[in-house]
Amino acid sequence: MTAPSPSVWLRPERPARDRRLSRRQIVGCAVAILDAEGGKGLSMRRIAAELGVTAGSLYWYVTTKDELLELALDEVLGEVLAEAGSGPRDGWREALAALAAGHRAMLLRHPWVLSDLAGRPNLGPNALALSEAGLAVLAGAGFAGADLDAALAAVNDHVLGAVAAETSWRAARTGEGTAEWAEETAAYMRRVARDHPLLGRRMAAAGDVDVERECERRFAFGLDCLLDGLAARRPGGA
Amino acid sequence: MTAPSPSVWLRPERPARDRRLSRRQIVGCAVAILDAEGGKGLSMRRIAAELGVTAGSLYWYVTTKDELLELALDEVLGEVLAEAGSGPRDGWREALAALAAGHRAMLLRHPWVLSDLAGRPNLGPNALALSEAGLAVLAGAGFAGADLDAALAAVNDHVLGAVAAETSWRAARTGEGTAEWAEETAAYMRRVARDHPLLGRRMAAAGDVDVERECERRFAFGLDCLLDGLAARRPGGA
DNA sequence: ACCTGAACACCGTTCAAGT
DNA sequence: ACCTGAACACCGTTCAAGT
Repeated sequence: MTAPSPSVWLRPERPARDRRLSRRQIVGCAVAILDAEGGKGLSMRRIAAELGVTAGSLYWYVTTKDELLELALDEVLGEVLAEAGSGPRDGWREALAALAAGHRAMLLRHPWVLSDLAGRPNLGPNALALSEAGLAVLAGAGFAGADLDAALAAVNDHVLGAVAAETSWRAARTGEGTAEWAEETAAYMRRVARDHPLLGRRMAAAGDVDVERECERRFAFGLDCLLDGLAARRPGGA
Repeated sequence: MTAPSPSVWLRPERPARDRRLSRRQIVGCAVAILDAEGGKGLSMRRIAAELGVTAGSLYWYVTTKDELLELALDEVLGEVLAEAGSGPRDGWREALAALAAGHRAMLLRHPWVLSDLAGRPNLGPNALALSEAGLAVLAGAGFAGADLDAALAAVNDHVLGAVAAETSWRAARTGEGTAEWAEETAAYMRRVARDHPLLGRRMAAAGDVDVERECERRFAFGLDCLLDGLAARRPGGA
């Protein structure tokens, strides 16, 4: 009759006695597999095998695979504040930019987070701490009320969207090398250039570019635009 | 020896003779299932059953489930330009905002796109047409070269990120009603408020708010910030 | 309390064989 | 050319039974 709790975070880990496993261990293993092989490589059976155990036993520690993903997500979210260092910065712009950069770096290390996170509410302790840090910076800058939420959301949105685009681009680049690829693509690209002149020019230009540097440039460009807009709306003025 | 083509779009549909199915039909069915039940509800066997056919026969039209998702993604991307109307707008800001609003509306209708799209390069005709439209607006506003790319990317990033956050919030709201939920959550929320004062205040305030309206407010807030920043960087000046 | 082993109800994909 | 039917190698999850 009673439905299960909607989130892992509302239900503490069970008390221990003579366990061979732990949530920490299972989550760590899951993150390692996700990093190495992406979401498609992760299965309960695979994790169990890696830990020298049967698949069924994992369900003693975790009620569902989905719940395990929630835990994995919060695990890597913890890296952002850990490495950014919570030391105070010169100004709110710099502090916010540092937070955003750390967030981006984490997402690039763990690209599976992007699809994992989509549509999933996120109440883990590390997610909360990260939000609090962002709110603290923006509150210090003078934002309050609904604008405080919206300002933080805008920055987070940019980070998320930018990394999503970035990983797509990177994915497109790999496997570009093969001869047959070039041949099959050439005709398609000619049609694209004919029907979409602006896009054609931009794609031609994209061929020569260093993806790494260009992604960073775009990230900074969008973030600067956003921060300019925030600065203009800052209650404190100037 | 020869690897399969990296994308559906580089390989045209096979010539027909006496088919009972078509790509259009299959993709349409897939989109309907995804809209109704999300990514977890979609299986090749399910689509086949819906079309009165065996699972294996789908592979005559589509080489892989992943490829089918690529097709589904471009299908719904087509809705954006179709409904936004390509009629010219008063200014570049309004035109860009209209495009972004249409994009957001489509993503809200088909939330599965967010996880589908993550990390997947996207060369479908509708994706290309949508990019061209965005580039045309920004080129008309005076942007060129790498800044043109970065400006469009910034707007798209905001749309993507904002809708991702929005769907998470909506998901968290559903199932909030149950009595046990309230009870279990209360204790956790008290701890959150204690450890994260700013966040605690914002969460308390979020309880009273109309999610629909607040999401639109945040979307507009972030977009306006961005457009302000773009305006300041516009080569044409003023 | 914790784990095994086996089972249930699914998957995506392949491929002979039919028409 | 197009589709069926059956198979292969997987899934997540449950649950009696062991220790």
